[in-house]
Amino acid sequence: MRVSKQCQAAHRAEILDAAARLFRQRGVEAVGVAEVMRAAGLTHGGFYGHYPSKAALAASACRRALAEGAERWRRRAAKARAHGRDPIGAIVTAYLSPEHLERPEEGCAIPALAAEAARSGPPLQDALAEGVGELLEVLRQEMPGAGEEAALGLLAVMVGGIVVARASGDAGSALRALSAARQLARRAVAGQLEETDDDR
Amino acid sequence: MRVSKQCQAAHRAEILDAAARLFRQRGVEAVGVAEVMRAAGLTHGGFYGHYPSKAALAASACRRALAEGAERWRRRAAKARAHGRDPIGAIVTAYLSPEHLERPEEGCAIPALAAEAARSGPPLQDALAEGVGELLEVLRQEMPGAGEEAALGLLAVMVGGIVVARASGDAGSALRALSAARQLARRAVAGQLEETDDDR
DNA sequence: TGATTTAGATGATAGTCATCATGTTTGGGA
DNA sequence: TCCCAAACATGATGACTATCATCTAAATCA
Repeated sequence: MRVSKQCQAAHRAEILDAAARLFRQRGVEAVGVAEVMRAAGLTHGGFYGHYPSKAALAASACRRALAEGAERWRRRAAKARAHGRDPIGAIVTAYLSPEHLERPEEGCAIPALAAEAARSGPPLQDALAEGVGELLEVLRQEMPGAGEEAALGLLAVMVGGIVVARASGDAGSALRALSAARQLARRAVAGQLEETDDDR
Repeated sequence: MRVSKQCQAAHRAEILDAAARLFRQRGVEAVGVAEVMRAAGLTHGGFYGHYPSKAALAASACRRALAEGAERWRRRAAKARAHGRDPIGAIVTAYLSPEHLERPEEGCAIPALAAEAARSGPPLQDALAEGVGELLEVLRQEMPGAGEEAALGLLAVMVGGIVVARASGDAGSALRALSAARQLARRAVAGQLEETDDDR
């Protein structure tokens, strides 16, 4: 059954979305091509008409997840600024939140996929590196007067906070880890500006 | 061919060592039981005489890797203290080093296995959580006057620093990420001595 | 020393996976 | 309106996996 051009484009988008969600939730290796296609409402056969390989899909999905994350950060920062609140604080609070903890499938791809990407081939590795650069760029733009180092340090606590919290076992320990990471993140930003007291 | 009791114990240790290395290097899912056994100098058949399942091996290997890491931290701290240097600084410098970056198979299991453990069953999850607790305990003991929160924040930058550096693509970016994480880690420790100003 | 036990080797089984071959239907150009 | 290319479905293939069954030879015990 052939399908209209727009329908095909919609299918491709659904495949990418499903892959971005499933890969973040369960890892690239643990999710089969057939399952991604099923989640997109199709069968496994049509896959290779859209992507040349599973690795290529993984790279595209990773890129998409990170670009979406960067866009979300930008929106959040703009909104906070419009309300007279600290844009970086808004990004950090949302990132190091219990919601982010519990929803890896909608969350940042770095804690979810970095370990796997580091061991995988160039396609996924490059996609991740590019996305990290994009996120860093957003942080830097929202940290006036701060260098790349400050943004990198901040990103490290944010990512590490999620990773450690997810590794902490029970919910209480996880929340403590999140809170500690938020505290240190605040200091990372404040130290950069020399005396800034922020909060919501 | 039967084998002496001590030889069997040695084999079990070799299996555990090989698993701890391979799982950190390439991930639990990507490494088969047969490959672990081959790395231990045995064939796949004997495996189930040592461990009831691959999941059980993964949990044991994770526990072992983290316990070894904690022991290394303690030794490093003791040595630094003996030389009149900062124990925490010694731990952080070694952790956020290019050597650690490039040798995941000998490095900390948190950046290597946390994502996979979070999606896997209780055996691996619990092993990781326990190991995280052990590492935190070491940090806390070496941070006089600091609470659990300070140790958690420090662990988050350390882990995040490695994850972000490994995700950064080229070597230059990775080294910058490490350096930025070291800087923030220093602040996390130093800030603990003076009064922390914010909360809620 | 001889019998018994057993660690590990060899080989089999059932399942999953990425990828490919082919069939079916239909959008879109004529 | 008719035809063909192409998008997706169905089904196959070969490789790989965890786990199990069986065999063998050596360690241990009497």
